[in-house]
Amino acid sequence: MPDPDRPSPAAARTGSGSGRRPSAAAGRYGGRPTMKDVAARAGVGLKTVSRVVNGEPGVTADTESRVRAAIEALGFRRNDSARILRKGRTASIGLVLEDLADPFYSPLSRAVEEVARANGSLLFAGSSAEVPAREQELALALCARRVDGLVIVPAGEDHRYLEPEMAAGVATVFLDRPAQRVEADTVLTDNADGARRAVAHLIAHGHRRIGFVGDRSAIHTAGERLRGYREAMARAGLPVDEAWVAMGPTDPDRVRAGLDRMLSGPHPVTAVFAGNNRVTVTAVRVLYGRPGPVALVGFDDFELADLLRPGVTVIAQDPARLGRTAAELLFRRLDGDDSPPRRVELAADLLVRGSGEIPPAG
Amino acid sequence: MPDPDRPSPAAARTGSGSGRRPSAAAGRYGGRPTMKDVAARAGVGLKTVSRVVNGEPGVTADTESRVRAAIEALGFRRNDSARILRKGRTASIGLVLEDLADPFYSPLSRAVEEVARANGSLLFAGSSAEVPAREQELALALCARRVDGLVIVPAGEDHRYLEPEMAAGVATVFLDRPAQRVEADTVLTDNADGARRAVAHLIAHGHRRIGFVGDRSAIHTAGERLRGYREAMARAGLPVDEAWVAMGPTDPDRVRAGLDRMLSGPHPVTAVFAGNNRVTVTAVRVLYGRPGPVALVGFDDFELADLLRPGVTVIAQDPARLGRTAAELLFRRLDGDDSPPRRVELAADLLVRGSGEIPPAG
DNA sequence: CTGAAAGCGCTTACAG
DNA sequence: CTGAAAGCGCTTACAG
Repeated sequence: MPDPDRPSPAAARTGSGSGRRPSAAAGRYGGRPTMKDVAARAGVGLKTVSRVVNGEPGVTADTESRVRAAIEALGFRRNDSARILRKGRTASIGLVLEDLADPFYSPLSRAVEEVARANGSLLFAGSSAEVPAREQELALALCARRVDGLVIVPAGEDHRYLEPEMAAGVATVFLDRPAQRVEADTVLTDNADGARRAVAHLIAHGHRRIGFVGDRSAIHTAGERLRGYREAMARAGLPVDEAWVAMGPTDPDRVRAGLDRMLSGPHPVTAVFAGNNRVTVTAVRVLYGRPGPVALVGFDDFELADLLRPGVTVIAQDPARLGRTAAELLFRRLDGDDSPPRRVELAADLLVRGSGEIPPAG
Repeated sequence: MPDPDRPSPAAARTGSGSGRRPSAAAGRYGGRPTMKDVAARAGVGLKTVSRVVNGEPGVTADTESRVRAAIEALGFRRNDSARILRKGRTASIGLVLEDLADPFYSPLSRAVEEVARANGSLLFAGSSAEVPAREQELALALCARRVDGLVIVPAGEDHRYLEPEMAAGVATVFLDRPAQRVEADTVLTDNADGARRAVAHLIAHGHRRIGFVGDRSAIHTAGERLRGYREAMARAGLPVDEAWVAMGPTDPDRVRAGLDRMLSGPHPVTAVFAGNNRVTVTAVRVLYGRPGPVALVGFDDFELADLLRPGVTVIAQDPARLGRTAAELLFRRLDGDDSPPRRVELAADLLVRGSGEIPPAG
């Protein structure tokens, strides 16, 4: 949790400006000059300084130039934190996601940032590391800072903790995964549909034994993609051997073990559907090193997927579009849109590149 | 610039809590309860509420439970913005970099975030898009919010605008590229050394005509890598034909044009040194599609570089380590370290994978 | 153990 | 056109 208690390194500096009480002001914000200091130096009232700083009308050219000179001489910069306290709007939003470094989430972050910028807001960003307690801690810390809104890729499965915040006016949009146990705006990809199409594509290329390596089942997107996998198999009248399904963490060792399992045994799969970008990368490492060709379709696109041999066929989400859509919805709420919570589902695109068109071995 | 002037969607809500003047409080922060409301409800003084909220000693169990009940009933959450105004430390830092979505910068962001978190700080993140005016606007907006510190990957070439902020106590660490026209802590990779080793590696493999495709010369890292390239060539007694050097924006078309130029003409290069991750990716697309093999070493590692055929030999920086180092230095400053500005240079690693060991054609 | 007063640096509402 | 007073929601310094 944020802890503003530690002393500032600038605490030793002496206060600057005229008419200040050093005992109270010394070191605070590095002893920065305030509007009061500017007013004293320019020989005007506080409100006049405020008018000049904020470009409000009703100040004579002469007065204004005296104030500007004082601002310049003192190196004054308005303290927006104080301004915010009085105005009630912080002009900042928070973004909580799984991992800022993940190639799926980083374009999404950038998109949210761009929309925030276009709307005059600053962005707090933080990673939950897929730990529900961390998501909650971050989201609530952001609310305590009174962000105007929150874009959140949930890690947890119960978001009732946000209800008081939302009721108090914090605009909240859930992204990539839906809110749970709370009504809220949600923007996500149609994961089940994407998965169905991925698996149907493999079936169309002759596969009957298809494996699925997904993220932990508790993660909504993982569950949805698993559902899509099962539905596509069922629609084609194909049975699913549970040895072909490997849900769990996306670290390479776990993924590798899951693949080994479904590729050995009496009924090895001839094709693999990889449930997200992390899984696909490991699957490429495993499958491309094997003698017998195994077909592969991945969920999520990734850089250079087209340059591998064969190129990797994927169901591509558009992370930037997801981020943009969520942030735009957020600012529409901040602009007064109080219609019922919306759920926006974006379609994913099948990108055919080679790995998904490999025919079954034998 | 942030604009907190727009009305809040919650502005229509009526104020809650007892003893508040609706005309002033209605809608502010969504009409959230304040310590004053909690105090009134619990029948205690403001300071007692503050003590309970902050876990300060000297409150009887009975008083405390009355206060806690009021907090619970009202859904009170301390307004950290107000707290910060009084305490002088915001427990937030700012990160300004080129592009949050860039695979080089996103692990760096995550690393800065982790260190901030470990030090109880929240992180503001923003992209300069390599536009100096935007870097300055962002950095100053962050200073106006009174962030405790700033980690900045500069886009501009003159950082004197930050001098008053630094003097006022904003701890500032420049990352990836040095500060210009101002003394400040800097953490970066030894770019010239990395470039020298990349080019020496190609020379050791028999190349004499080596091209360099770099970012815009105005960017410090690009200039340093160009210098390393020239030094390695000079040390080996090799001439540099200026047609082999292509500096400029890293969009694919420009990179492609630069490559075409150095690969055609009377003295085509037999090897290419790509100046950063964006350039390398395009270089791979161009070179791997050509009939005659051309050797390639890239600056910056990237995912799946080892899975391409041949694998891409690179000079790998460690973006997470860069970010961590910078953020740790920042917090050391905030903890009172006032030694002279430091310059930390991290070495880059040569990762041999195949593309850099292709012998010269012919 | 408890609380009233003053203040953080601004803006608001109002009066001249 | 200009400014003194009050207040945003907290914490500090001090007094009981």
